[in-house]
Amino acid sequence: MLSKKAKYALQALVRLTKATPQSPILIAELAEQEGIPKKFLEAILLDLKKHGILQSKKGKGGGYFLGKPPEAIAMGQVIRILDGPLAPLPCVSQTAYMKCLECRDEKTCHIRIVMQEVRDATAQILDGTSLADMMKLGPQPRRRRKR
Amino acid sequence: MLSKKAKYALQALVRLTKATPQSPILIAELAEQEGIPKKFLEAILLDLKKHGILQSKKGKGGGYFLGKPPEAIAMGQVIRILDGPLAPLPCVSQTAYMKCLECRDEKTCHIRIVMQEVRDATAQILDGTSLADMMKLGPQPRRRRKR
DNA sequence: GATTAATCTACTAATTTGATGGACTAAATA
DNA sequence: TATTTAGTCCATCAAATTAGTAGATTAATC
Repeated sequence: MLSKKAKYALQALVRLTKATPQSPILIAELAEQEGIPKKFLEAILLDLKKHGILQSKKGKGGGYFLGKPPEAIAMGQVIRILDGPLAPLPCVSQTAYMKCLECRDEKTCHIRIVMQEVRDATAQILDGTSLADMMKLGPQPRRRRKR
Repeated sequence: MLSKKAKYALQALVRLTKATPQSPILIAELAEQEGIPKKFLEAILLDLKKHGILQSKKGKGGGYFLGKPPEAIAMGQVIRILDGPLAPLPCVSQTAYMKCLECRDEKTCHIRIVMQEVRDATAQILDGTSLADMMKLGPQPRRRRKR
C-alpha cells in the first residue's frame, strides 16, 4: 500500500508539471489545492529535491518546479524515495536487496520466485511510466510498454 | 511490502502441503522449523482456518492440515487475509474499494490509472498462482499465465 | 481423568506513519 | 541595508500498525 507521503508526492508532482523555473509554485499553494498539511508537504518536497526530482527558489517569486523534464521522472523512482523499495520482500529487491535470514537456498525458495514476479511486474509498470507518460493517460487502459 | 505475518503464513502453508487429515502438523513443529514465534504463528494459523484455508484437529495426534486442495488456495487470497487488499490505493481495490476523499474525477485521475495497472498486474500473478503452482516452481521463471 | 494440543482473551512493546512548532537561511526589493 | 518572502532545518509528538507474549479455556484422545 502506498503511504500518504508517496501519494502526496505524486499529487504534488502532477501539479508541478505546470510550473517552470520562471514561475514556480509555492508549497502553501500546493498544500491548499491538494488538501495536504503544509508542513508535511514541505518535508516531502525537500526529499524530492534532495534526489534531484525537484528544484526550488527562495524568496519572493520563489517556489518549486521540476528538477528535470517530466519524461525523465519515473513513478518508480518517486515512490522509492518516499516509501522505499517496490519489492514485496527484501530478498527480491533490486535496489535494496537483503538476504532472508533463515532462507537456506534462495534459488529454490518457492515464495521468493512468486514475489520476484510481483516485483518485476510492478517495477516494469512504475519504472516504465514517467511523469509525462502519466499525464497523457486517459480513462482507457493502454497496452503494456515494452521495457 | 509483505508483513511478517503474511510471510510466515506462506512459509507455513508450504510446509503444510505435506500434511494430511490423518497426519497433521503441530503448531509447535512448524514454529520451530521455520523460526517463527509459536504464539504468533498460532494466531496466523487460526486466521487462515477461519477463512477455510486450513483445518485443524485438537488433542493427541492433532495439528493443522490444508482445508482444501493446494490447487484451490491462491496466493492472493492468503495475502489478503493477513495483510488486506493487494491494491496500492484503496480506490483501485476490487475487494475493498474506497473512494479517495478529495478526488473529484476518479475516471481521469492520472495516479489512479497507473495504480490500477499495478493492482491488476499484482492480482493477476497472485490470484493466478495457487499453492500447488508455487510448489512446482523452479529457479527458471515461467511464462505469464493467461487469466 | 490425565495428557495433548488447539483456541480465546487480553495485553504489551516496538516501529512506522502522519503531522506540528519554531528557529534559521537565502533571495528579492523597497 | 532593513524588510518581507519563502524555502530549510531540527526537534518533537500522537496515532496507528506490526510484532510478539502470557495465561486461562476447550476439545480430543488414551
